[in-house]
This record gives sequence, structure tokens and C-alpha cells, in this order.
Amino acid sequence: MQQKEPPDSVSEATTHRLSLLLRSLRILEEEGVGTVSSQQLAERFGLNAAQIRKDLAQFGEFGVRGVGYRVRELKERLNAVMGLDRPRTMVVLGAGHLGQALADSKNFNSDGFRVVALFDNDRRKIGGRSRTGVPIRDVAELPAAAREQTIEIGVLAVPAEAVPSAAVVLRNAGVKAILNFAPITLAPVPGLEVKNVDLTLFLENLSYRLATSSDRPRPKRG
Amino acid sequence: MQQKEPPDSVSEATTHRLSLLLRSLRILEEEGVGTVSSQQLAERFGLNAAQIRKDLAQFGEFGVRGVGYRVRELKERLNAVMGLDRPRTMVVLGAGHLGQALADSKNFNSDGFRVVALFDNDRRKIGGRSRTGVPIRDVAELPAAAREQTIEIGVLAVPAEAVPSAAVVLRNAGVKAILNFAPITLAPVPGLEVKNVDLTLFLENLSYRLATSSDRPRPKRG
DNA sequence: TGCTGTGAAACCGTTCACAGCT
DNA sequence: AGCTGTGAACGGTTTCACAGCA
Repeated sequence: MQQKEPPDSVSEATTHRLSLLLRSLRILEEEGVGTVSSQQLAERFGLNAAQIRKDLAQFGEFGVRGVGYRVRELKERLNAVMGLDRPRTMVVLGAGHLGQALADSKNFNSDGFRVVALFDNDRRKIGGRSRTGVPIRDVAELPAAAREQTIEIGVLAVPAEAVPSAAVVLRNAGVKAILNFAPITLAPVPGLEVKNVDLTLFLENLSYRLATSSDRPRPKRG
Repeated sequence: MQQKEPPDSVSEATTHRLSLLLRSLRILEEEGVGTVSSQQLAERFGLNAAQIRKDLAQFGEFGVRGVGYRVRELKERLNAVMGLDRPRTMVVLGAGHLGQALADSKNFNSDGFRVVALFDNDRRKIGGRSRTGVPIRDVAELPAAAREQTIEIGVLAVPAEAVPSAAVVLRNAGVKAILNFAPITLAPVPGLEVKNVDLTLFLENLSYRLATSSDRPRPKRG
């Protein structure tokens, strides 16, 4: 039941699994389930019981021996661990098809996350709005917009060659994290959390598996 | 210089790095560079020399001792390893904003990858076309379409609750791989390569880092 | 009794350092 | 001399198995 300071380094694998665990807990809570064991979580949601316990152990003690975890309580404490207990204001740079789709998507506008603006440098787009009404503004206004309200996360949906300069603009505007969708690796920027999500790499990964799966038996993958 | 059968299991980390290596090689080739050492690759593209050599070692011998790698040759052999030496026909299920953006995107229509159709079950969308002209067809026609031309990869851009049935439709149509963008984990399907790309998890990852970075020093991340 | 929390063991991936080839 | 290919050392993560508590 005790809380613990997060250790110096928690692996990305662990936080990834905690996100999945949180999603499972949300489902159980909606179903009105009060208590659940790591074993039950594992069976129902395709997780691993020992791993759930080990992952949680890095942040404290969350369960009751002989009983399991209280769903609501664990969910709320994990929300706090993941920083999901406060709102996150986001902007999207690049008002192309992908940028607009992301800005409008449910995924980017739930659970405290919210896209407040799109930015572009194309005169024909500036002044308009996405289909759900997110305003498209001139990227030159980004610093001013950041002064009006804190922007924590910047999403890059610009061409690869525009990524480095876009990252600088975001950093100068005080944005603290970047999610980069362009097919180029944005190197770590001091003072900024950077996550590269390269869609072409996912396709190439499938291509590799297709190239080998026809021959040999199937390895387990997520 | 010898080729080698791929081992039973190559880690996703390795194939991911090979994709990045391939991208670097394309750049070098365009620049007309003939030969490059693992050291030079590491310095210029932010990779690790020993790791490049170890990754390659899993598939054979590609270099010349005392010299390095011949850019063009290595690029072509890696293309073969990754299965990128043949075209990959794709369809996108779900003609919402995200589905259309993906179907139209350069990333999904280069290097042999090509999106030939969108599928949806919304009458108002069926019969139309995406902005770049990809036809939107009735999902009921998917099996017939798959008989006309081999479809290797199905991209899921449907709501979470539609994912399981969409996966079944794709499998029955003979599609061999699924790239799932819905915020739900699609469990491995026998005979199918499945890759889950959950955009909400990337945001939650950044949220976790933001929640900890303010306090403590910065860990290195990609 | 039942399930958590956790040391210990097993496993896997990365880094090191050098033998061997050109 | 220079750089690859690779065995060996290292470090981190996952799995195991059980002590300890409700």
C-alpha cells in the first residue's frame, strides 16, 4: 500500500505495459468490477501476471495480499504515475491531411489530451478550420499562442525536411514534448521529450515478417 | 560476402535498426558515396558501429575487411532481406479522416508500398474517392477485390469496437498482414502478421516523461 | 488458503575487444 | 594499416518460485 519514488530509469517497455494495464482497468471499472488479481488481468487481457506485479513494484505497493487489486484505486494511482491526472494541451504543426486527421481524432482529444490549434505556413490554409473546428493558424503566431496558454506537446505532421526547424520553433515557444510523425529521426533535444513515430518503419516491419513468415513457423509478436 | 539464412528469431529492435540503416544508405547512394565504414555510418547518422555489424551478422557477411561496405550493394541486399524488393499491395479499412489521410500519404505509397483501395460500410462514403483518388468501396466487396488482385497488407483505421470483425474479414479475404491503428490490442491471429500501432500510447508515454522530467535529470530516449 | 511482492535464475540484447582478412 | 566479423563480458529485462501477509 506504500508509495515509492519512481526509480532513476523506468523502461519504455514498462510504461507501455502500464498504459495497457490502465486501459484494462478502465474497462473493468465500467463493468463495476471491484477487485481483480494479476492472474485474472493476465488471462482476460492477454498480459503476464508476474510482469504486472514487477512493473507495479517499481512505483510502490498497490495490492492486497490474498485478495488482489482494488480496481478503482489502482486505476487512479496509475493515472497519477503516468501523469494522466492533469490536462495536456497540444498543438499540431502541419495542417495537411494527416495533421488535420490527428487534430480531429478522438485519440488526441480524450483523457485530458486536447488539440487546441493547428499551425501551418500555407496561406491558403491559414485562417481556416479543421472539420471538427480546430483553427489553423500561421506558424509565425505560435510563440504568441504559447504565451497565451501553456502548450505542453507539439505534434509534427510536416514534411521530413521541415522537422529540424519545426523542432526549434516548438522549443523556443516553450513546448516541452514533441511527437514526430515525419519519416526522419528527430535527435534528442536538450530540455525536450522527443518521441519519433515513423509510420514507414511499421510497414517495413510487416514487410520483413511477410518475407520470412511464408517459409518458417510463426514467432509471437504484438 | 556470404549469405546466411535468417535465424529463427530476429528481434524487432534489429529490424527497426536495419530500416534506419537502409534509409541512411539511400541518402549515401544519392550522394554518390561508393563505400562506407560502420564507423562513418555511426557518426553521421547517430547509429552504433558495433551494433550495425552485429545486426548485419545475423543475415550474412556484407562488408570488405579493411575497406567497409559498398553502399549500393549493401542497400540492395538489405532491401532483399527486408522484403522491400517486391511491391506490396495494401488496402485501408475505415475511410474516416485518419484512414483517408493514411491512404493518401506519401509514406504509404512509396518504396513498393501502394494503397489500392479504401473500404467502409458508410453508404455516404462508398463510391467516392480520397483526395488523391483512392476509391472508397463497400467493405462487402473486399473478398471480391482480394480475388482480383492479391492484397498483402490491411490497414485498420476503424473504431476500436470494429477491429475484431474487421480482422476476420481481412483474414478471410486472404490478406496476410494487418497494421492496426485503433486503440485496442488486436491479438495475434494464426496465419496473420499483426502490428498494433496505438497512437494513444505514444501520447501517454510523453505524458509519463513529462510527469517525471520536471523533477529529475533527463534520460536518453529515441 | 490465496495472492502480492520480491529475491534469484534464466534469458536476451548490447558493448567490448580482438582475431583475421584485404 | 584498416575495418569487418565475432566470441566473450556485461547489463538489463523477463520468468520463476516462494516467503510473507491478509
